[in-house]
Amino acid sequence: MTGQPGKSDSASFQSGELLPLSFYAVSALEAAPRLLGQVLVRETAEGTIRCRIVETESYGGIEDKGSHAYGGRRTARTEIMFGEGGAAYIYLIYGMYHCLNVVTGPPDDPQAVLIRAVEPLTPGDEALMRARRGSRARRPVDLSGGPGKLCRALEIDKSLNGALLHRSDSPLRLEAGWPGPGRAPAAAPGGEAAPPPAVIAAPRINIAYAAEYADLPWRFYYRDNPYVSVIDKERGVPY
DNA sequence: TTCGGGATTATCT
DNA sequence: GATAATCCCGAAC
Repeated sequence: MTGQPGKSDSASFQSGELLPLSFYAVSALEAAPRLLGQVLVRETAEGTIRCRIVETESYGGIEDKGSHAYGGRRTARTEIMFGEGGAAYIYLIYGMYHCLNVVTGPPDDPQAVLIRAVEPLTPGDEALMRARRGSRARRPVDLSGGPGKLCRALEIDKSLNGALLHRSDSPLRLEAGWPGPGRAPAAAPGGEAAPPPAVIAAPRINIAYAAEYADLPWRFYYRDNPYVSVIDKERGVPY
């Protein structure tokens, strides 16, 4: 473990396999950059949608003034964050949009990672997402670049709150991705895998109320990825 | 292309 | 009663 959580000693997993429960047994600050590149799987009536996570935000525990669990606030809404890592925490924001989070850490230590942007893996996945976004989804960022938008595209609402992301029978789960950009495994058999895209760390979005926690670089995204919601050219730094 | 304001309701004070 | 981990559309430049 180094001073830069998640940068070192991150385990690699077999592409396409479910991420094991142990993947979630770390702090949100460690998990947030590690979640980049992993694959979110959503089962809908129309079919299975797979998409790669390309932007995340860490909400780390009771001392983080940006977190719903700040000060240990344990309510019906935040209850799932107080459970074991591996569950989905989903809430309604501004009366009309849902946000998806991945709970991390041990029980009674409320931490979560907000999923802010995803990209479809295949044209088939994109078509299923586009069907829910309609004509609004002109550019990639309009399809699923933003926490509310990706929940719309993936038909995610509070009925999925508490879904266990490590279980194969869950309608919402997480599989190991593959390193490198693109929409297919980068390495040919016996070939060398492409290096993963560069990661940028930048301040989180729309949490001015979080005071001294508002400017911490706890948002992570792939540089140059067209699905990322906000490119921070001023404060974004290589991770 | 950028900017400003309205939408809409669960949640907490 | 006020607020919110946001999005969308129309107006203006």
